[in-house]
Parts: sequence; structure tokens; C-alpha cells
Amino acid sequence: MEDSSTLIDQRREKLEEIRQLGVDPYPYKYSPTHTTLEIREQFSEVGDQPDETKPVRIAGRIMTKRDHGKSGFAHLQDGSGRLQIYVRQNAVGKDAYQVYRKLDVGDVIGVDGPVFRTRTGEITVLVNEVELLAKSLRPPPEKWHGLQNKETRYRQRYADLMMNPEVRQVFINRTRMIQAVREYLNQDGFIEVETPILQPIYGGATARPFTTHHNALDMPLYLRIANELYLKRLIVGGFDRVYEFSRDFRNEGIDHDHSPEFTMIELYQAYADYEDMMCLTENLLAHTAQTVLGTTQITYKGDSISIAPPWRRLTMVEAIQEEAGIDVDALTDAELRQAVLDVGGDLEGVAPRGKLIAELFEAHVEPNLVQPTFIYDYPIEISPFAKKKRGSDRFVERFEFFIARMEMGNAFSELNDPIDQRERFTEGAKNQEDGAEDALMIDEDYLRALEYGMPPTGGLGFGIDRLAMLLTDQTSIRDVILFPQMRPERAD
RNA sequence: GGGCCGUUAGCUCAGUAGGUAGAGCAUCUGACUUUUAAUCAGGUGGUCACAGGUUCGAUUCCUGUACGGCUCACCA
Repeated sequence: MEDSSTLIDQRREKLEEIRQLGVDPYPYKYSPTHTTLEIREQFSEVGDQPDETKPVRIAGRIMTKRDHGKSGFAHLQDGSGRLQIYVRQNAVGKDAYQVYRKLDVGDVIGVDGPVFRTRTGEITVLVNEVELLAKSLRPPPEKWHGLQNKETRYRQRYADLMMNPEVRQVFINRTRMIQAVREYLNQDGFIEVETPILQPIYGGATARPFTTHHNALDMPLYLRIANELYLKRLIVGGFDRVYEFSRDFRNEGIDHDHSPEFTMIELYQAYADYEDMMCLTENLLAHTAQTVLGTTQITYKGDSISIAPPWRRLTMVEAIQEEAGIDVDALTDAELRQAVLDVGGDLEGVAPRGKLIAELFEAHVEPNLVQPTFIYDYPIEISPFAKKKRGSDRFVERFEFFIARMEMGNAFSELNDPIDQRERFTEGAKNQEDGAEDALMIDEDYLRALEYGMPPTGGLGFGIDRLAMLLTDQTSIRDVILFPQMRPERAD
């Protein structure tokens, strides 16, 4: 990172000059009275005469600077926006003005003075005192185009955020979205909990984990791929409604909607089933969109989408019938295999019927699900933690919901029969003999918990990052994660 | 993993049908006390991602590497 630059050299020289003038370029504190936004609001009626009896103090980064001899304009940017300041030599004094002239775009300063409106109508602080709060040594990106280069934007998110207000808004909306979800669940009697990220046995999903090692215990540990099984232990323990925003880690590919480190929310509600979860899902997301965006009508990649309940609901079998005209129940195993081959599916090993059905669904239906849609009743073979559908041995009470062609979340009537659960584990663990790293690990402690008895429970999980993408109209998951994972830069 | 594309000044980008490069902004010097992409005058700034090859000569053509983007496949 030691890239020599004359621009940086110049700023270091200025830093020394400022010190020579007796100014500390890195003081300890400043006490603003207002944010720039508060000034905009409180002084919206201000006239062209500054009211010296109502001085304000604001602090922020110099984003533009226009010097005019013995006066100058600049824009300060703080967390709430930008505001213009006007610095005049005969207001701040000659010495202070000398220091001000040495300041650069990028420097953080505090100013004190009254508010007025300039000839062109812009609300402006007429500065009586300037204080340098932090000297910037690295020149910021260009003021007009901002920072465009995607690689730099991801690697130096700080520069991206300071230059690109729309990026900042994406992340503010992400946070507000999380707050809206939390608020809704808290009001609905849910308790937010924290469960282990380091897990001795990973479970609750199928994915390859990140592996680490605990020295003192001398044992392997895994970064969680899901927190499902811990939350259900809490249901056994008597927390009837729990949720957790869970940073999960999956050692898989990276693309526009997959990140090795991502955020899910999982929630569990005792005495509920998957239909209750459908209602909760659509109401929760509608509330969230309404809170963050003020509407349930959103636009994503040019598609107009309504989040308002009720959402379309259809079973996986119905969906395949509708979109592909294929009645999977009428097909023999061989015909089903052929149907999968027809859509370019791969049939490694002995694919059970349920997997074939899911393949057909993914190929024919998933790409068409733009409006919010619940797809329910999944094949049992791909759903080891879901309870069998009432009256069926082949399907389970599970749904996933899709919006804008993205798989957003997953829910079940949770399997609470410990004997059935053990069989599902055993079935799933068979994959491990094939060396599959994402095979199910038998979690004996979880089975023990179920043996104590878990009430009937509805569970739901959905991807926070994907929801953030949807609500902020971003096409890549990296654009809703502040510091996306990147390969290291080459050391020069 | 495959395919396509990109990497040129601090930033945003041109460009060289092979003869070592330009603009705008930023920066520096000077002028300027209501500007706002301030203006005016004059300057500085680049191993053209990295390494090989072809060539009298490569930033340009070829090959490889690194990093990134888009996309297809896979996993969520």
C-alpha cells in the first residue's frame, strides 16, 4: 500500500506547514450543535442576513472548495448530507484564514457561525471560526463522477461511501430494513437470541463449511452454515417464539447472489405450522417494505412487483404442471429422468424421485417467479428437517418463497418426531460415505433435545442480503454487503 | 470451473491500423470577498496491471500471470 504519490507528498508538506503555524492537525474532539440536515430543516426560512445571535457549529468533510482570494466557499459533508460554508478572512482573522487556505478537499473540519442564504439562495454557514479536525493525506476521488471503479469501490468501501450518496442510502436502507423486521417480530412476542457461530457439528442446511480449530480444546470447529438446530433447541427449552439474525458461512461459489459470508434471519414459533409461516412471511415483508420504502409496490431490475399480501400459493407439483405442462405424478421414474435430462439436468448417481421433481421445478418454474410466490409441499428427499405432509409419505410441509426470480426463503412445519428425525439424519448421512462434504452430520444432541419433546413448530428463514437487494434494487449481493470478500490486492 | 470483457495520471475516461501518450476534474503558482462542475493565466504529474515472445522498435500484436466485472454451470 506504500504507493508513492506526489499528491500525498504535497499533503504531507501542508500537514507540516499547518503544524508550524501552531495548529494540531489531529485534535481530540469537537462538539457540533447541529447536523447539516438539522440546519436545512431549522433554517429553511432563513434570509440573506445572518443572525449573529444564533450561531451553529457543524463538522464534516470538505467535499468541494472554491477559494476567491480573501474568501471562499466549501461544502461540508456529514452523516446527514452536505451544507455550504462561506469563509471570509475578515470574519475568521488573517491567521486562521492562512490555515484555511492550506486545507484540502477531504479534510475534516468544524466551523462555527451564523446561518444565512446566499445570493443564489443556498443555505450557508457564515464562518466565524474554523477548526481543523483531521488532515486528509490521500486525495479523494473526483468530485463530479465520484468513484466508479467497482473493484476499488468494494476494496475501499470508505471511499465509495464518502463519494457516492446513493451507495450510502443502500446501506442505510439495509439497516432500516433489519430494524423493521426486528420491530415487527418483537411486537409479535418473539425474543431475539444469540446462538453459536462456532459449532462442533454443522447442520440445518446442506453446504460445505469453513473449518477451524480450537487450540485449547484441541478440536475442530465449524463456522455455522445455519442456526436452525440451535433455535429449535430453544423451542424445546420453552422459548416459544425466537429469532436470530444469523451471519452464516458457506464454503461455496461466489456470484451475484451468493456470498461466502451472508446474513439470514431464522425464526421459530411454537404451536404454528407452515401455513402460519406463510401468513407471517407475507405480512412481515409487506410491513418491512412499507416501513423502509413507504410502499409495497417496488421495482426490481425493471420489474414491477407487489409485496402486498396475499401472495400466490401453489404446490411444487402444481407449479410444474402450470409452467411446464408436466404432470409429475403421471410419470414413471424413467419418464421423470428423461424429463430432467431434457432440461439439461445432470443425473449423477441414483437420483430419487423427489430430487428429479425439484430439478424440474428449478428448470421450468423458478426463472418465471417474479411476483411473490409461495411454492409449497416439497419432496421429502430434499427436506430432512420438515414434517411430512398430512396424509403423505412423499412430500413434506415445506415452502420456499420466490420474488424477482430469487429464492428468498424457506420454511417448514418443523419435524419434531425424534424417531423420524433420526431416520432422516441416517438417510442424509449416507451421502457422507460418498465423500460429500455437504452431507448431513448426525447431531445426537439435537436428537436428544427432540426426545424431550418439541411442540409443533413453524420455522422460517430468509436471506437478509437478498431482501436488501430487492428493496434497494441492487443486482449484486456485493452491493448490499459493506465489505464483500475479495482476493488480496497484489502487494506492489 | 467455462466463455466474454476490462486494467492508461489521484479520479473519470480518450488514444496510439507498432515509433514510449492526451482531455476534464484534482494538484501546484499567480489574480479574485456571494461561488457552487466558480472563473482567468501559467505549470507539474504516467516503467500505459505484471512477465515473457515477435520486432530495429511494443502501451498498442501474440502468449502467460494477477486482480476485477459480466455471464453460463453448481451450491443457498
